[in-house]
Amino acid sequence: MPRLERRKSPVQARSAVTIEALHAATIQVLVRDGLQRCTTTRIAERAGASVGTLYQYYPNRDALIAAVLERHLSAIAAAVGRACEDSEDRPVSDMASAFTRAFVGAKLRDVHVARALYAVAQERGGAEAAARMRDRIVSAVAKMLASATDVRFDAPALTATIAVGALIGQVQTLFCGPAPSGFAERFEAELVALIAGYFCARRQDFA
Amino acid sequence: MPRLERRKSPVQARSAVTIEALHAATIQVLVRDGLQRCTTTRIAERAGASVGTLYQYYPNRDALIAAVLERHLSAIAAAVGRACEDSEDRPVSDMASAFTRAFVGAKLRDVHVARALYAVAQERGGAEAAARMRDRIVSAVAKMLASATDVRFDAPALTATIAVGALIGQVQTLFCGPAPSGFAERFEAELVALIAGYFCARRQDFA
Amino acid sequence: MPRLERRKSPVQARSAVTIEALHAATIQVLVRDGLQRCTTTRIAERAGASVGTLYQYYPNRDALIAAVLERHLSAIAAAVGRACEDSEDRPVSDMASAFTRAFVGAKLRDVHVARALYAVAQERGGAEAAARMRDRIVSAVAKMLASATDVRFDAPALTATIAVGALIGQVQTLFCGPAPSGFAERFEAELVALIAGYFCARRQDFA
Amino acid sequence: MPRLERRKSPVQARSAVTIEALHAATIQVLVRDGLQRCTTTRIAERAGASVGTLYQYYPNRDALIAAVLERHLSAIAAAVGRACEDSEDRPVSDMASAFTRAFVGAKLRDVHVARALYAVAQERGGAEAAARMRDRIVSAVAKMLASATDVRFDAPALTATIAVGALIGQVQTLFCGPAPSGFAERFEAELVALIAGYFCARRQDFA
DNA sequence: CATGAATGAGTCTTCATTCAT
DNA sequence: GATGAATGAAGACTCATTCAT
Repeated sequence: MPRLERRKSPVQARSAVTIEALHAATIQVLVRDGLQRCTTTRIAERAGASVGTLYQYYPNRDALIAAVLERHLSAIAAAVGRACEDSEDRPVSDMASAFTRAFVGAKLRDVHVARALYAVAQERGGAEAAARMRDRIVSAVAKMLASATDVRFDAPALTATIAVGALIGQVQTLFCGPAPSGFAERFEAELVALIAGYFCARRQDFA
Repeated sequence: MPRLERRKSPVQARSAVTIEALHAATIQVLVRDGLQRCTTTRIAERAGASVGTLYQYYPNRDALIAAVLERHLSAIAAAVGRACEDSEDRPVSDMASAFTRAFVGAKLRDVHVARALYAVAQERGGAEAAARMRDRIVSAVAKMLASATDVRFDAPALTATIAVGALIGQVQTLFCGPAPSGFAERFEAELVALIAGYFCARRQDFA
Repeated sequence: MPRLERRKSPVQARSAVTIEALHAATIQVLVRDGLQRCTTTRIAERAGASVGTLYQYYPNRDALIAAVLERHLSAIAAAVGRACEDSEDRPVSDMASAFTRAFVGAKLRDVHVARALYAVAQERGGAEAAARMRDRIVSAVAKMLASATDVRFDAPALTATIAVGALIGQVQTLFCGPAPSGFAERFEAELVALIAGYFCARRQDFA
Repeated sequence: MPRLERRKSPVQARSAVTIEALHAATIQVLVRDGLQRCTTTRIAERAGASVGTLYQYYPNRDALIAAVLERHLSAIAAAVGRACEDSEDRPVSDMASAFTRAFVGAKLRDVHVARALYAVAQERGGAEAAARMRDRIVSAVAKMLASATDVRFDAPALTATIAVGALIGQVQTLFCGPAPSGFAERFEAELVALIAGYFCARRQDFA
């Protein structure tokens, strides 16, 4: 079972540049050619480096791809997490709106990247990263829900899990071909309605 | 660009048996070894046939895998479609419940298969099949919604799309590690609430 | 820790031919280029086959080379073993002569092969094979010694081990450059004297 | 065909220290990882230097390894040579004993090093070094034999060659797995008997 | 029709060697 | 002098696909 950690930390300045180039190249190749055709040779070539250089920093191909996925998911989790914190101690309708907009904004900023990383999330190392990020987001949402001023949730964790799942599914919708006309415009509003509706349905009104 | 159609039709009974064995073997290997290690040799071996035989029926590996995915998705679309038809001309709450239960029942009947086919849906040929099935389901749901007795929808197609997406996202939730305690039991009920809540939120009451 | 066994047994006739060709090619490349440069590509090329074919029968390069070594050593062990059996229940001088001549005859039949396989015997899988063959020969010699009609040995196994070692060392002598003039002619006679002298020195005369 | 000489001489004290560290590191890596995995990077790392520094002193990897082998063999040849000189003009039994004990003492002082260098002696540059050292030892033994006070040898060089070969073979015995019980204790005594017996058998008594 | 041996392009990965800093 | 990042040729191994039997 091969490890996935980075091989060495950059001592000289040019190392950082190289690593950055490798990340960018990986995403580009992933977007252009798909996971199967995302080979070390292509990545290196695209990054303007040699395969040898790639292996100076990552023990194997999977480790590099996992790192890229990790970073992508991490950014999303961070953005959503921040939005949730900012919305604690507010009414649920605000929460639904803030959470949904943060998720959509972060995830759909670059749909092509999300799409390319989609398949990765099921490969070795990817599933773990994906699960970890889900958990981070679910926790943040649950914590936010528990702090709602107007409503009380019976099972915030469960409600958060379902809500996150409902949004994640929309990502797939987006890159599974062309959407019905007028879709893009009303998309975010619809999702807010979806989440808000669900939150309200799960509330246990204060006595 | 290689074709994906089947090579010859199973005119003889023997052929049908072989094709069936190949399909079953493909799923088993996919579940056991993952997409990357799902090789023609392994599939043939598992099916009790030879590689040569495999190539008698499918022009290449991708065609076989695409066929398996197609059939899986088709079964789900059919089940959901049936449920939608059966629920036409009923109140929305019935619709939400029937649709949700049909989807969950069909998709989660064998989670391990769903999981194995997850990555496939992003590979060559897979995305198209997935999109096609989505459309079938979305259409069925939209048609159902348009026939609601108590409510009228402004944009049934959009509403259906969002609803389907919301359910699809839950699949990922399921195989992304262990769910919170009590999750499985309340899962279906929660989803019904999610969908019903959304449908209600989108309704335009009759004057 | 990779396995070393053969991958599949030949079902069709041509397989046997291929395997034979691979063995022969391996020895040739080993002799010509040395262990380090004995690559799968070169072996396959020399055998008139493709790398793929090589891997149909051997799980990895080491397994193939080990198989070749094994066969070589096995032939020698068999020849020496036969000579030892034929010399049981005879006087020691006969034993020394028969054993020595059998060993030299078998090992030096093809010095270049022996030389090529020399380094192999220290690599992964090689050491075990070499040790196993040593043991077979030592056992045969010990059994022979124990049956001597004119002498009795205190520790036949120990004596056999030393004697075998003494002969093995001569192999290295042979391919470590040119021998002194007149060496080749008197070589075998000298070795018989070496072994005979040692056997006599270790005898415990009957009372 | 690359050269094997050293690149610069250690004029400064610092250089001598570095070279010493490189030698020690090479042996350690050789023992720990084997010839194949004995890479310049590992050697340098183990020596606490950088690859660049390694190449300041040796033109290439083979040159370094050859130097280490050379030194190892040289030490053995020197020890045996000294013992032979000290035993000139003595009876053969003394010679057999002194020669054997010197060889065994020198070679088996560190069996693991001997074992690690075993494979090296067959690689490029190694065979020559090994042959050279053999010759040095054979010459010393032959000279010693020629000076025996009680016996006269017909062909001292031939006799010496065989004797040296007989001892060298024992080395392989030692690291080819576990020896029979009681082996280690009686080992040296047996070898003395082997050599002494041979010397006596080759003597031509004075008239 | 079925078989499975053969193929070889294409992957990942290593490592001796160089050279800018 | 020392360093270590970069290089890229070369090696092991896989697997979709073909075709003689």
